[in-house]
Amino acid sequence: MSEPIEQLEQTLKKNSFSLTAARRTVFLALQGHEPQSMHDLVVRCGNGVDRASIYRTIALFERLGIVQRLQMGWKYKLELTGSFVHHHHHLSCVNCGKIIALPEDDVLEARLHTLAAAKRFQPQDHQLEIRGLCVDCQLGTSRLASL
Amino acid sequence: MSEPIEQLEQTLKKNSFSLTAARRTVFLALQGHEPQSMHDLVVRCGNGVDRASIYRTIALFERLGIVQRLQMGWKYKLELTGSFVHHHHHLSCVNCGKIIALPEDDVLEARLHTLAAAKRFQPQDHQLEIRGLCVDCQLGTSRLASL
DNA sequence: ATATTTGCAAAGGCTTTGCAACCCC
DNA sequence: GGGGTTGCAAAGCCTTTGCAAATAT
Repeated sequence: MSEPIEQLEQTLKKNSFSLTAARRTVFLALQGHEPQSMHDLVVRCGNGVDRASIYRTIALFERLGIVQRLQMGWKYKLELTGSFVHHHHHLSCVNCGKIIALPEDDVLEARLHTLAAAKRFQPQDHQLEIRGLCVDCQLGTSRLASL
Repeated sequence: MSEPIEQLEQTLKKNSFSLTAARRTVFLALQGHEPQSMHDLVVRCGNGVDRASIYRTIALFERLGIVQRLQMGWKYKLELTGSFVHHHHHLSCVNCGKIIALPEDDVLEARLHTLAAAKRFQPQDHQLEIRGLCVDCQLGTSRLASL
């Protein structure tokens, strides 16, 4: 069967890593949640798993293409790849920090595949961030929000 | 005239900020250089400008659309917007960390403009990162590089 | 048995902040 | 003069690392 956890184990085994309790906990903490910060994840995993192990696990998952980090303005968040609807494309206001999600766009996706293929690159995921001013911040000629 | 420095001053003035010695130094340190890390920048500015001021200046410049940060895998680099050829689009290997630049692509650029416009967003710059495995890392069925 | 993985604790790095002194308009 | 800025020093994250104990194959 293709239970997410089994897929995880397969991916790990294929690369000579084992599915340990800590890794399972991290995986479950990621599953079914919106992209979360490292801090959220540490809290969600509870006292059972050490912070260092979570960092190590995320680093490993990321390299195996199980997890991806999304840049949200200055910070980043983590989520499982290929799960639910992705919001990898967003507009980020450099003034107020607002994040606006963009809908999936086939034209865009197709182009990205073409570009990666041209370099013989095997894409796992991607993310696009357009920075600028949101409607609200375009108006004020006033001073920017506090430093 | 439109000397870069004058443009800088205009942009600052327009938002009620002044062109101070520290800001000028940071601006000049950014000018004519490849995207650099915060650390590079601190070094390049020398002892004349405090680290904290550089951070504050970059934060300000970024919000004014003078500077942008490029995500390079896990790290980021800084560069002036609109200067020389941009490498905002790249492939990033999740295993070995290699960064491969993508050439500018008109189809892509046009699409981005369309998407931003749909949200009445005023784009300043953008960046795209496609993560996956580079040719070299696709080969080995072996264990990934050291943790 | 052997190699991998974890927890703990400490070190490291990067970034932010409070505040008094200083500079610009 | 008065608000905007800076330097300094210290505090605050966030992340990484060494190592012995625990665990997986």
